[in-house]
Amino acid sequence: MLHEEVVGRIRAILLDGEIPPGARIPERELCERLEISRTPLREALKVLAAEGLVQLLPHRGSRAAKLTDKDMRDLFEVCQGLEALAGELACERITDAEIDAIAAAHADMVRHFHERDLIQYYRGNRAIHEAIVTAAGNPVLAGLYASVTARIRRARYVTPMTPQRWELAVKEHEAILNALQRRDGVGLAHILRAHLRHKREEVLQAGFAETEGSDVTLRIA
Amino acid sequence: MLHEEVVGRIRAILLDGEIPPGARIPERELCERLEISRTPLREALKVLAAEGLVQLLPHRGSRAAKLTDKDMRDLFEVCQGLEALAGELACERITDAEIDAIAAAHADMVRHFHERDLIQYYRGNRAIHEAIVTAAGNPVLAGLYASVTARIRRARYVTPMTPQRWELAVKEHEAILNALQRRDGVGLAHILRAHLRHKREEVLQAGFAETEGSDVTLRIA
DNA sequence: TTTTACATTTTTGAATGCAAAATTTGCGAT
DNA sequence: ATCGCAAATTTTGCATTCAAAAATGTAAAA
Repeated sequence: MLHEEVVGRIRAILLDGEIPPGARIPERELCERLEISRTPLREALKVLAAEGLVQLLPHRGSRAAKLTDKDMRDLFEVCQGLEALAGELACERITDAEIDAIAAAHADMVRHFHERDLIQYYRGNRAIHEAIVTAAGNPVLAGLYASVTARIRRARYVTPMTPQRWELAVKEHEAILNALQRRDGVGLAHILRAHLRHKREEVLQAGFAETEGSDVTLRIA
Repeated sequence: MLHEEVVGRIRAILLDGEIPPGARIPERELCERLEISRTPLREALKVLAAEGLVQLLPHRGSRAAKLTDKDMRDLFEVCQGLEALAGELACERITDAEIDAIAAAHADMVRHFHERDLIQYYRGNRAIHEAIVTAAGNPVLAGLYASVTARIRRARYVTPMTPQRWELAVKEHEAILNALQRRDGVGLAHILRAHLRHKREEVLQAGFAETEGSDVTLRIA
């Protein structure tokens, strides 16, 4: 198994929540499961720590990273900036074919909205945002976007949505598609920012904070 | 020596250009120099590869990453977005004391400009940009900014500058300070974007491309 | 003389082993 | 019964070792 594959599989385990935020990562068990020894596993954990998905505590092993409200806010803030940038760049570079593909994905998503199929809606939603980032034609940007969205994914695509919120989100997506078709970069950037700001409010209001009580024990001498 | 320290030291070696872009990274030598064994060294190299400073070629070792013109453009593009975002956030959150500190750093930098001390000028320049990012109060943003600037640092602070360019850069920095003092986030974002766009043009015109001919040999059967 | 096949050497990637550190366990004192 | 402390166990981090892959060198054939 290749190094990148090891990283990918552990990342998937973390994103699926199979190892919940804050939980210790059992080296021995993961080794057996992935059928590798500790050396490549530990290399992968260090990489994931650099990405922010894993927390390394010297001499105390590694844990799945836990996000505070502040972390979540910061991540959304950056995500807004990245998507806004991607939107602007995409408007300069996107091809007609790419726009058509996004329009199709949008139609699909709206259908899932009407069917009230949240899972499929989220899937389509994500595909659209990723397509915009891809259309920006900037692999560096795409990489950072992937790393930031990976960290907030659970929150972004798991939060329950009220019917009003959902409707607003769909309206915003109409505007997103419209701006893309008009290749209105500045407009698209604004809409994307607002869209993500609303999403962030949802997530934070839902109280997504992953800090369920510090497990640090204070010892007073 | 702690893991993070190993990563830091190798990063420094790469940023100093001690191992030039494209050059092979001699594992054995680095081990002796850092007085560590191959295991922690290789862990660090994997982390640096995830950061984009090192290229891992399966079964062929690691090389210091080489940047193409396209890479450089992409990095600057993202850097513009990150700094613009940082500028906007900084205007919302910066304290008077922080503004005063930046004003002082600015005055220093202008002095170095009049003294035609490019090294010190660059040092002050960098301190200002970093102070703005810090003032944004978003560690996630600061982390991404650090990673992106690390990759372009050699270009950004090594490119020779014409007197006109230099003068323009100083003027832009006046505007940056001014916008900060007025806490004009949108204005600051615009100035920072233009400032970096100019810097990018400089760097690309200087032909910084780090690709001195592919060393791939094509063999036709 | 050039090219190709093969053997040797070097280097990479991963498993194992070992010492240090932390956690857990067990026992005695209050 | 509970708290405190020390021994035992586990876990971590790194060095070493080992097998496989790639690079290098050599010699024979075209």
